[in-house]
Amino acid sequence: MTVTDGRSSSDTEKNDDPMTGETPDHAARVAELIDRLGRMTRELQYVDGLNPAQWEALRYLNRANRYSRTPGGVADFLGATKGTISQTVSALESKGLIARTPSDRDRRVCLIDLTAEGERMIARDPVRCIETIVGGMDDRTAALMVDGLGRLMASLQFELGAKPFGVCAACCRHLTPDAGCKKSEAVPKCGMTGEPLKGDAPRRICVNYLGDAAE
Amino acid sequence: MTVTDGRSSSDTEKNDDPMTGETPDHAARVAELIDRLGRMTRELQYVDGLNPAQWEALRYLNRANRYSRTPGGVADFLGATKGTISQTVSALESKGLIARTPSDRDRRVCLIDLTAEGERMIARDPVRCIETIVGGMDDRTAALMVDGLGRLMASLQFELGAKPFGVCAACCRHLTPDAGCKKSEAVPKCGMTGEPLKGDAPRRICVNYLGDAAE
DNA sequence: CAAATTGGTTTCGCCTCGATACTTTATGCA
DNA sequence: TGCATAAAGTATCGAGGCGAAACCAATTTG
Repeated sequence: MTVTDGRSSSDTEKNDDPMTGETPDHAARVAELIDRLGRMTRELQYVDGLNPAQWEALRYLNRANRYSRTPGGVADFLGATKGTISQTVSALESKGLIARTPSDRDRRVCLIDLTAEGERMIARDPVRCIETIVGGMDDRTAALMVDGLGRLMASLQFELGAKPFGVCAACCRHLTPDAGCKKSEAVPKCGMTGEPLKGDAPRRICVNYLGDAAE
Repeated sequence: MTVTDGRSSSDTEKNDDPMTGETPDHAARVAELIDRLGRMTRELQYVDGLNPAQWEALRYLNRANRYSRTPGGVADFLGATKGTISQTVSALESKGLIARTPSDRDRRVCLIDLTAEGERMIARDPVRCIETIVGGMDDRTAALMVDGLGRLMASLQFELGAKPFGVCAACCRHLTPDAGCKKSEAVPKCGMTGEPLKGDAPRRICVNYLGDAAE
């Protein structure tokens, strides 16, 4: 297999380019790689009759908790308008991958669930291939990447003024508000809705997520 | 600032989730982060009257060596059709950011150069903000990210059957073919065209790039 | 109870992008 | 040399994604 786009793995050990003696600009290369990987990932997702936006919506719907699986939730998460998402959701529904049911708590909102077909589809998620590639790397590198990319994303969406998302279990200030985060005992409750979170709910993406900063 | 999307930096030190005791799936998180970062990066690039494709083309044209700065080169690099790229290039030209000049070596091809305006534009590249964010991280993390992302990209474009690109100085088998790569003495020559590479040419992106693997 | 807000949908139009056809120049083969 | 084929680029067409704005229904607020 060809090693592409410049440096091979071993090159990262030494800190300067043998050709020029200058130290490589890691930051610039990361930016470039993110950019190109984004493009490739996008391309990767034109498959199985879905487009990237539909895949992303489906992925989100598969990972979000019940109160976050709404068109509005998808719109916030994906940073798109509601109109656009409405179309995306309609497309997914017409393909039989999701089901809309009106909420009886608030008749305006509609809850979305994946159908069995949808589950089957998500199992063939094309970005899964990234997962397997990364899975082949050593754990230390993977962990560092998660760290770096996570911070990058946090900074970016702060910069863009995007609404931060997260899983309740991570560090949500709404979660069991009196005791703070990371209580492993007792059944956790969302401090916003007061609802107990059972099953894997605290590990799902929540639209009401709040970070650990002091507002 | 809110720490978003799950784990904060310090969480990567320990290997299991305090909430569940399970070990986090780095690979899955990297895949998700790449996906979302790609989306945000894309959004980031709707600025200054250009769209993401135009920014990417401009970026490529700014970094490619002379023989690679053609519509076809851009098409290969971006993985788009020539028709599409023709429009992108026309758009960039009509905005005064690039200039097309027909090659006298082969009258079919046209060479592209950035205008002064184009240089000025590239200086305001919106993905530059990724660069500054990464620049604020410790060097070790950044280096590991370059390594991991680079390998990820190599695997991906192999998988997609995309044409690999790279800078001559990195590991091109065309470069000074008898002595192999990484000769720091003498003026390097491209083994394909036989042309001496002067100035920063060996550090520019080349369409004829070949990796270091045995075919 | 009226006014304002919020969740969603519909409609419209712009714009991107791929497919196809076409032009021009190079190259290969007899 | 001459004809066929290939390759680089361009022009045109059409599908589809997406945002903007108008709209509807339900809820909240004063």
